[in-house]
Amino acid sequence: MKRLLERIDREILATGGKRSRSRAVVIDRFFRARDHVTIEELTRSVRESAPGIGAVTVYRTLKLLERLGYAKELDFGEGARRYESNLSPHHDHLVCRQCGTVIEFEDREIEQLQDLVTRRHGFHPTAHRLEIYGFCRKCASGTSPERSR
Amino acid sequence: MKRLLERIDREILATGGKRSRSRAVVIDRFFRARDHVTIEELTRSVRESAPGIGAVTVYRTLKLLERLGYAKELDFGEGARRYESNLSPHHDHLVCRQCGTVIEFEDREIEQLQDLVTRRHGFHPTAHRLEIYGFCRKCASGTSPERSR
DNA sequence: CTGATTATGAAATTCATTTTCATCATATCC
DNA sequence: GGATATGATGAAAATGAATTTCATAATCAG
Repeated sequence: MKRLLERIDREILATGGKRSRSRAVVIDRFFRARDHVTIEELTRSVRESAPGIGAVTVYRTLKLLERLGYAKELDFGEGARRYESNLSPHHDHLVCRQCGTVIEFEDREIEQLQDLVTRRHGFHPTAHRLEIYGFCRKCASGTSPERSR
Repeated sequence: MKRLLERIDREILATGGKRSRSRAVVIDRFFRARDHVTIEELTRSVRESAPGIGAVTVYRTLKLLERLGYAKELDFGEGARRYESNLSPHHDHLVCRQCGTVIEFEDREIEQLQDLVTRRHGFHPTAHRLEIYGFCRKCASGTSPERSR
């Protein structure tokens, strides 16, 4: 973890940036956070250890991490973006419409078929997003719904 | 086409709504439009035949069509939503990052694998979205980029 | 037709995100 | 170590899509 932060700092320096205390806090909190955080959630978390930090800095830092390839923007259609770290390997998402739970999955076969389709259209793919929306086991089984977003 | 509009009008009446001239224009233009229109594009089109119609009405009408199952919201991460009609069968999208071209495709195999994954997680799916981003044949081949959005 | 209710458009509002700008912090050069 | 240039920060303002409000107009039911 410390290693990672140092590496990112070095990359920032190498691209003409400067280090900063606030940003270090944001990055640290981001990598420790549960997956798929919103800016708002992350800002709250950041302020636990550094109350003065503004949401703008969180926005900017996540844009930065995205540019460097450490974060990925997600949009589950909730009105606000979410971010996840790019440290874990590629995966897609199952999103429960009732309780908001997000399950990650990875399927080599689907990926391969996607490549095929893409090539068939002369397309050169750079990224894709696959989200399946529905109801998770708990919510589908008529059990009382959990937390709702 | 006329049939379709009449059918929609009947459904609106049946659910406690009223017919309206403005809405008829919006709906007509929507079904005639190229796929994947933004509200702004559609509003422009609508105003060709009825200059007085406000964007708000276009927003409202598309929400209505979505509720009735005739339209589908899309989000290619451009900042503004797009809508497509639900008349053609289900399909997914290849989106060119350079020129904005959207190619539609349909792949039974991918759909089946998605079902499998979903079931494996005890999930009850209601919808999914698969978008592959990249560069279309023209843009990938280094040819001069086309219109860019 | 009359009354009741929905639809409309303009303007105001909301809300996430971005930009601006004066100030602060960090790196660099001496 | 200090001066200086430049990047980073936070507060407030700006932006922009989408939604809500509200007074007025259109449409439906009896």
